[in-house]
Amino acid sequence: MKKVGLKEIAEHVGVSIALVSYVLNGQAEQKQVSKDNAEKIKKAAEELNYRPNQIAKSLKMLKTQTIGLVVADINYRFSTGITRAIEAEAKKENYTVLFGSSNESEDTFDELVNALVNRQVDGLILVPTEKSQQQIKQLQKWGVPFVLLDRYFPEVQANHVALNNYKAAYDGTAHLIKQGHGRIALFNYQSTFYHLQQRNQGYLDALKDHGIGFQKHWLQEIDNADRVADIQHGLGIILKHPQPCDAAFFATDTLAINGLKYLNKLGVQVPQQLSVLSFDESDAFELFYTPITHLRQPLEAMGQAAVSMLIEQIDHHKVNKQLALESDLVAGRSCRE
Amino acid sequence: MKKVGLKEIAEHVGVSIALVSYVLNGQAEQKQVSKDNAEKIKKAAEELNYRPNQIAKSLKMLKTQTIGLVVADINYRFSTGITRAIEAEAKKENYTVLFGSSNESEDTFDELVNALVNRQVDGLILVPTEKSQQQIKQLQKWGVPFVLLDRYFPEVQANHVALNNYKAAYDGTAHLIKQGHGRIALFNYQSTFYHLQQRNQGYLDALKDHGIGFQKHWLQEIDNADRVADIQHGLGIILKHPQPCDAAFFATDTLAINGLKYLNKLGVQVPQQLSVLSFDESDAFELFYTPITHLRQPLEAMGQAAVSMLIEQIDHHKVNKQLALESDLVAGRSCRE
DNA sequence: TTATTTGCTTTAAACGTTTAAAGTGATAAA
DNA sequence: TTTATCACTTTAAACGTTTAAAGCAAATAA
Repeated sequence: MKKVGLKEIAEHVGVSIALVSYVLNGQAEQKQVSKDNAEKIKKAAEELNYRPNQIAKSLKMLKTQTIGLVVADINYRFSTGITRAIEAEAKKENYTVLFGSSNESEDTFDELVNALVNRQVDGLILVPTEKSQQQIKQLQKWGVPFVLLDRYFPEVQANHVALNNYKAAYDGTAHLIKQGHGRIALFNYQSTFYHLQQRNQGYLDALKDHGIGFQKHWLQEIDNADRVADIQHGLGIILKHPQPCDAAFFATDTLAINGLKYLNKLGVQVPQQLSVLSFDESDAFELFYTPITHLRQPLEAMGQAAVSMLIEQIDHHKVNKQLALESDLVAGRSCRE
Repeated sequence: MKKVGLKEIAEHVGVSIALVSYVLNGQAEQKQVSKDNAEKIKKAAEELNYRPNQIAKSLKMLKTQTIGLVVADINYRFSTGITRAIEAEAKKENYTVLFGSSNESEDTFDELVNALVNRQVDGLILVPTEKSQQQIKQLQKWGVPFVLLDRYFPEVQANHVALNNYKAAYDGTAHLIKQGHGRIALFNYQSTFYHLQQRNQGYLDALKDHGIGFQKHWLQEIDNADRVADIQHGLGIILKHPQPCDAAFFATDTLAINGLKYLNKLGVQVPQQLSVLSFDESDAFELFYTPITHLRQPLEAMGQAAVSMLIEQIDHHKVNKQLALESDLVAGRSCRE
């Protein structure tokens, strides 16, 4: 089955390639193609099962109708939710999504971005890894349209859409305080990510604003490489302290899941012995014997916003927008009243 | 920042485009390019920050070094695991993955496949939806290399890699029987999928081979559209029956998660009142108060096998291979001994 | 001296499209 | 009759690469 292109159709009908192109691109009457030929061409295209070669089209048009997406790790619930939202929105706008997962590796991130740029994507949606500032700046120099998603760097002025992390953490902490918790631990990754630091800040400010004196061991910073051990160690500390914490606030779903596994192993009752609040969502939160109260990120909205911001950039070039969305507090029963 | 192509480098160095192409493709000595020019060209490419235009390259080479992947639903644990494995393997082989999620819709599946073919992917890895046989046959007619993953159609002779579903279900059931369960329910989707029917068959044969008389209400067929209600209804039946079931075997993770949520709501103790065994894996299985025993699919191996089978097909064309992999039984504590 | 080889470089066509510009024959207007 | 207009069609260049083939000096052989 040799491939059929415009040429084959043209030969079959007995007209020029140009005419075929016009008709098949819906420019039939604009270019005043005779009804007769238009008809024949369409029929032939159908019969011969013509598939336009998008590669050739892209080359000529200098436009691929493709968006590159790099997520941090395809196994995160966040990534799949956002990917799905982006795919759906992109499709509406007639774009295809080329996709890659950096697995939180800076090198992989760089490779992926390069591969996508070489493939002439029209723009990129990026969940950057740590230390990827250089690559981001490079993109700006090259003039490649992109928008950062979820994570961003305050020192790099770029378009982004993210959660209002400060407010989410502040509100989450305030929620716990209002429920009567006085010793609230925060489990967060030890990282240079601004969005995670904002979560710390929101937590700390909420404590302060409510007159609660923060104690240093309440903030447990987890090394991602050793997370299982670190979380266990951290939970040990906040539980065995002379004045044990009465609530644990997890800054991500992955932290919470690991934490809950260990709490199960210890036989610690949630929320009787410890209230639990987490960022993000997870199937596991619903299946835990006590559904976990969590701060849900609006993945749909984030994905949509990222796509439309990107397309605006692709079409009209200069755009300068930073979007911070609000989280929802989804009440489970994991916080003692 | 206007873009730099071979032309710009050629002008900059003062040689022809061909020479630049040779050098940058590592054919310098094969084509006997002078060391001097080779040097200058490499330097210029570096300085000018040359990015090869893969689109142009693909057009000329009639090869895109791209694999199209269509999964059933990006939110499935299976999909992310397999996607990750495929991406990693493809990268090793110097391929990029173009990715889409059909969301179990036949129309979306067709659209995605068409879009990928139009983009001239070198081959496809497909997790087909129900009723996609026609599209599959079409691909065969077009001579597009592809391999089916996870699901396949016995009436369509095509390359595939999948689990040995019959054996997995048979072994799972036998495991429950050996632990002393005598009334085992199977929850499976009501579907035309052969791989799911194989799970039924394995279950039924295991019962028979162990001298257990199957009772009709043990097999609960769930309509995916109404799954929440159907599962609740099904669990009601097997639990309230005069001779209630002592074990529930879920044919997929999604079924199990829904089932466990409802068991939680009912206050049914696992495994004291009901043992639970499931296909697939899930974070939720570990977090449930009783870790759920499950049949783990070898996602890594499946992804790798699919990629290498596909590449073999792309390179050498005629291949005819069907691969059935074995599952692992991961013991939790959800089956009463 | 002329022919051949060697070492290096350029030319030009091709991949499958798009599209501005030019071409053509018929009919209408001058 | 000449010219203009109309209705349609074709030509040909371009997008950025790859690569077979041809080209060209200088060196070597005859």
